[in-house]
Amino acid sequence: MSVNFEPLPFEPGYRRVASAIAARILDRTLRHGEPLPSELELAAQFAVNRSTIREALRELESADLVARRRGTKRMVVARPATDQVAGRMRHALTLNDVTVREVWAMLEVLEPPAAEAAARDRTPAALGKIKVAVDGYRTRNSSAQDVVDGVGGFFRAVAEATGNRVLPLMQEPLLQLLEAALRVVIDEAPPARSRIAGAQAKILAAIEAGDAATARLWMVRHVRDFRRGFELCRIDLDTPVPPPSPP
Amino acid sequence: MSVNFEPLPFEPGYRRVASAIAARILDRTLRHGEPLPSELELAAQFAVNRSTIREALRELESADLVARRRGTKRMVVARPATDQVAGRMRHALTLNDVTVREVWAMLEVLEPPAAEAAARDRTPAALGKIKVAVDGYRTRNSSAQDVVDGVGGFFRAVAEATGNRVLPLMQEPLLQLLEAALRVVIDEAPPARSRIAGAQAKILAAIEAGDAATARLWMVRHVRDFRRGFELCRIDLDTPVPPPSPP
DNA sequence: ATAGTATGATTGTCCGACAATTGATGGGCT
DNA sequence: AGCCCATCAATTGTCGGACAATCATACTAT
Repeated sequence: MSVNFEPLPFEPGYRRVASAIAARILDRTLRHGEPLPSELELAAQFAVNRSTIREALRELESADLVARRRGTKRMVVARPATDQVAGRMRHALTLNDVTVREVWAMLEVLEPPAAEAAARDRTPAALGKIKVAVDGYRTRNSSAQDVVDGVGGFFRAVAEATGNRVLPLMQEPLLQLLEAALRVVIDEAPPARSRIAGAQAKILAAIEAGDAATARLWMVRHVRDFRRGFELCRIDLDTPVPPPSPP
Repeated sequence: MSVNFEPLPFEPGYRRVASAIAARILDRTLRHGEPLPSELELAAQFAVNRSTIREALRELESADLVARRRGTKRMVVARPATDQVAGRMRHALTLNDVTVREVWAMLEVLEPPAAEAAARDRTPAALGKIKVAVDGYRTRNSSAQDVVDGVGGFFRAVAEATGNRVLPLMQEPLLQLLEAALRVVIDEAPPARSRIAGAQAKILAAIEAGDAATARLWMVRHVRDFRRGFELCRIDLDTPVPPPSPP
């Protein structure tokens, strides 16, 4: 019987430094908003070169564990924001050739319960945000960009109204992909704009009335409508979601 | 009426380099598994110093767009794996003080449709993996770690059986948080082990039989059981999920 | 008090260097 | 010929130092 040894994991210095700092952030020793020591000071504390510290900082920066306030030098401890994390996940999804159908299927799972929960747990402030989103879309939906923004804004407002902070994070990458797919087809389906506005109004009314069942029902229809839109445009649902456009 | 100017965005070199390489990866110019040029060559191509290239590489590495095969030097283009992306999102969730209740609510949303879809779209291979997971848990559930692994493995196998590649990615951060919470309480609730095994068996049988309704029903009970477990242990569901334990 | 200025600290970038490790080359052996 | 091993160039990880540009602060003049 031979004893099997795992290969000793060699971790380069920049990674050990990054892990050490990340651990301090995650266990709240370094708190949100707190400024990090300067690079030279960190280099002295860890007894490594400043270059090593800088490579570690780039890693933490990419993970959104540290950030820099606009127009300032010192880095501060950051709390990863929704869109940042979603960007990572969107990369993963596009590189795995996820299809429009898969994204849509997840929306079909997430959104009806979200509407239901929003109708139950809405607050006046959250309800106001949904109203703003619905009104904004109704008054401004001429360009494709307007439609994409309006659709995303409505879903985001509903998700926020649930009070569950996990939902916006899970939803965000899906919305980013939906927006990318929507941008391509929105001008091919003229009646889509008004159907969207109608569904949003119905859902808003149900949420305002606290009618969870109706909110869910109309959200089911609303999500299904996106699929129908793609089908009407003869878009194969099994094509991969389009890669991010270079802005 | 004052004209508002956006601040001129200054992007440091390492970020521009990272963005340029990332764009090439996302538009498939650089394909999965392809080796990157050496740091010196990249420095020559971008006309910047090697230090700048290295900082950019750390950023890409942290985003899992490039990686290094173990025991090798050259970096290769990578496809972000589920657990890597999930780690980022888990950081975001813990730093936002997400509660056990919120995580559980998302599981309640995701898992029943997952079981339903698995019963519809299962393949023999995927079904086999679920069987392995269920058998593995039934035969090895003595330590808390065994239970945690078994629970996670079951959910992962079911999610994979749906054929939707988005689901495992969305589910993974939730599972990691569930596992963290479960590790704390599993030894306080002796009957939980057998209840979990029973539910897994029912769900497996329903998926094997293609009975979507029953699969969903038992998954609802299964997920609800976790909540009951926490309540029985007098765990306040509104406590934040525990931070990652330093292994 | 406000505007302008001087001063020091900090970051972004560059250059050069070196040990350790890896990939490749080529020679020797069967 | 094919295989194994020694040698060597290439590459990475890390270090030290350097400098311009920018930010923070204290100080000064109006």
